[in-house]
Parts: sequence; structure tokens; C-alpha cells
Amino acid sequence: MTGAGGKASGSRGWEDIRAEVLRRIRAREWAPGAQIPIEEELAAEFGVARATVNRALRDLAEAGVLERRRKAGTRVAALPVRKATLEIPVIRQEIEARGQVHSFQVLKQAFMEPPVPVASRLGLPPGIKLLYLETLHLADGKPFAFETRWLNSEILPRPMPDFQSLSANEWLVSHVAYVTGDIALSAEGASPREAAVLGVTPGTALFVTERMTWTADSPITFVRLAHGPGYRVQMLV
Amino acid sequence: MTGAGGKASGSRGWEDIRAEVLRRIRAREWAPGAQIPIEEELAAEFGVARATVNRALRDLAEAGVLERRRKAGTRVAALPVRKATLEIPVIRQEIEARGQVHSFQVLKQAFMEPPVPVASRLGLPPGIKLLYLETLHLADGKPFAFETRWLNSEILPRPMPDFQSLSANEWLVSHVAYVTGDIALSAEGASPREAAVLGVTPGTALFVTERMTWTADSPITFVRLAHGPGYRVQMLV
DNA sequence: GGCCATAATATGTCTGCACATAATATCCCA
DNA sequence: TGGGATATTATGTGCAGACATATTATGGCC
Repeated sequence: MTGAGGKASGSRGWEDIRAEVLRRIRAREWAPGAQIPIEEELAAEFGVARATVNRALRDLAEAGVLERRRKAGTRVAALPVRKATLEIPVIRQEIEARGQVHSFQVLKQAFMEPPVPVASRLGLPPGIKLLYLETLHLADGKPFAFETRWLNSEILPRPMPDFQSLSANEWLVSHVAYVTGDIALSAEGASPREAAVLGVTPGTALFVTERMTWTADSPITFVRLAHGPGYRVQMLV
Repeated sequence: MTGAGGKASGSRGWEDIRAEVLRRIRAREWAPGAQIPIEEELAAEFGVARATVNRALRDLAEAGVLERRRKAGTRVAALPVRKATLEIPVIRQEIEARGQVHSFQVLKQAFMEPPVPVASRLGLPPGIKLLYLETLHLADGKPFAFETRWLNSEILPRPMPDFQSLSANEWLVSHVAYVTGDIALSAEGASPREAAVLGVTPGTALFVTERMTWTADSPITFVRLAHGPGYRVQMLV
């Protein structure tokens, strides 16, 4: 058997169950919107415990293929929301994964009042000062991404980390671990400043990611990354 | 109790266990890279079954917070790969979710040989003909996204669906359910054709998504969506 | 000392049972 | 007939025990 310690007959582990359910959905034996048999029936049919069926169906529900509700049963999603998982590595890893060498330059570092939109999205009162950093990330010495970051200095230890030698990005992931946040992706024309830093002509289409992160109690940072031409984000569905 | 039928003492369900583990990680009681106690010890400590601890730790591992290997044990991810989940709705839903009205125009429909890169990425021999569709999606009558699609006509029923009245997008999700695929996101300057169709000036930064989808046996479709200025993709971490 | 077979170990999964919970169906009474 | 209390039901979660699997650690052999 694939997994464990019971009987087994035709199908084996929960992944086999999942595969078979998926096959029936694809083959339209179970049409979109239709209800599928209850866990007990499936367990009996496949000759496994209900927990095993539950594991398989739960997995498909997480993937958006099934919709489950107590008492109401399980049905095939009518308009399935496809979900893709994006893995957001640290920039250094991203560059090294391409076989290139990562380096960076801190172009600016100062305590400043953030623009109102940044402060309000971080949930901070206006007038408070944050650490502002401008960093250029290079891959094999060529501009890769331009980072502008507002950082809540409350969370920094003293003495403050030296962001000239360790990027704020990496300091944060390894010292303020496991925050929540949101990400926005967009396309924007390069501003004159961005164009100059990245070595492109103003107006060039840049791939921009903006991230806001916070812990339960306090806001951490707002980052904007402007990626040079040719940057692509790949995801598997 | 939160969940079920056993003893219980301090902590209750697997979500409480997960929360407590996460708290210890955030509090640096368990540092990044460090190994955490084995499931049995945690189960004893929390007064739950090992399966419950397993559920909690598995969930954190899926989220990228923990790294688990048989025999090697469980450790806190040193450089956590943050994972964000992107939900890809059908365009109509996306527009309607903004409170706007969706409509679309099919600008072109023809059987053609696809460009070599498209054919090869779909795993098709050169020279085969595919259905090519150009569609402009509108939100409240204003250009929203320009869709160019190559569609494997083998999978279409005859008579062919009328893509003038039902977008290929929606026909596919409800008739060729649950395919796998990949997605690429990028920023590109508008080509003259795209600029004309979307009503912007050439070179304007467009947010481009390209999707390739296939079933186990055969390729389905390649779509490129060029979104007008201001388009943003939001994700939660 | 180096290498391969073997033991040890932590996680992965399954069974069978039980109770919890949420949501729907049903029934009863005004 | 309407509406609220109650029964029913499918999923959600838990427990204990067991076996499976992947790795790592160990030991013996040459």
C-alpha cells in the first residue's frame, strides 16, 4: 500500500482517491454544479475509511475544484476559481536561482514622513516618521529591480542593523518572521527617476510589485519593487 | 471543545496548536533554522493526539513556515518562501465584482497556423492549424482587456460553440473543467495594434498575463490578456 | 579509512470509532 | 399559512493504534 495500516483493495491512498474524483469530474461523470456522493458512500465504494475520503475531498476543495458545506454536501464548483500559488522568494535567491550574482546598492536612507497613502495603509497616524530606503538590486552587475521601502523603525533593534551590508529584505524575513500582508501587482511606465536608476528610457513598461506587511500588533513595512524590462512572474496552477 | 471527541486540556483544536507554534516562532522561542520538538513530544505537551499536531505542522509546512523531512524532523524555515495565492476568476466575474457591466466583442476568428513558439509550448507539431480568436473585453463599455487566444480545435464539439455569444473563456471553464497549466505575468509596452484596440497610446505600460492550459492528454489553449492602465492584481499572503 | 548493508527514527498515512458543528428539513402550534 | 423550535444530516475534527516510508545514523567488512 501507499500509506498505511488497514485493509486496502482497489484504490490506495488519499491521493488515489483525489485522482479518481478528479477524473470523474473531468470526464463529466459529475457535472459542474452537481452534487457528488457523501463521504460515507465514497468510502464504501473505494474501500477506505471516511477520513481518507475526507482528506481527498478537502484537498480538492482547497484547490477550488469542489465546494463543501456541512449538511449541504459536496458539489463540483460551477465556475471554478482557479487558484495559482505564487512563491515570493527573497530577491537574492531569485537572482541566484537564475545563476546570476546578486548585489545591491543603497541609494538613499533617511527618516522621513511617508506620503499620506502609505501611512494610512499602514495604519499609522500622519506625521510619524519612518525609515525610508532606496535600494537598487543588481544581477550580474546589471540593474534588476529598484526597491523603495518605508520601514517602521519601532520594530528595529538598537543599534540599527546595517542595511548597507544586509538588505532590508533579508533582515526582515529572518528577524521579523512570519508576518501577514498583501501584495499588489501592476504595470507602470517608468518615472524619470526609475528610468535613470534602472538604465531605461522614461515610460518603459515596468513590472511593479507592492507589498504591505504587518504583524498582529504593528505595521512593519511597505515596499515597492519596480522590475526592469523582461521580468516575468511564473506560476503553476 | 472546538472539534471533537476526546480529552482536551489546555489547547483544543489543531488551529490552536498551529497558532501556538506560530507564536513561538514569532517570539523567536524557536529560531529560524532551528529544529522543533518531534510530534510526539508536542502532542504530549499539548495533551492532544499526534495526528492533531501533525495536522497543524503540516499546515504550517504547506504555508512555507516549516520544513519537514522524515527522520530529519521539523525545523523553522530559515529563509521562508512566502506564498501568496492568486485567484483567477473568469473575466466576467472580475468585472462584475467591481460593480461594472461586462461585454465583449470578437474582433477576429480564424483557423491559422500559430507562431512556432506557441505551437511548441503547447507541444504541437509545426504546421497544425488552430482556432485563433481576438476578443476585446469591456467594462461598462470601456476597454478592459484585449485577449488573443489560440485554441486546439480538436477538443471542440461540433457544431462549434458560438464564441460571439459566450466567451471562449467561460465556455472552457464550464466544458473542459479542471485542466492544469501555467501562468506568466509581465509588463509590456502596448503594440500599435493593442494601443488602438484598448484606446491608449502605443508604448503605454500594459499588464500582461499569459496562460497555457492542457489536460493530461492534450493541449487546450494559449491565452494572452493585455490589461489596460490601472489594472492591478491583489493577493493576500 | 572508505563503503555498503542494517538499524533506528520522525514523519506520513490509514483505520475505526466518536463527538461537534453548521445548515437544512421538518414539525408543531398559533 | 407563517414562523420558530426541533430533528436530521453531511461535513469537520478528534483519538488511539498501527503500519509505511524516507532518511539519517550506525556498524561491520574489506
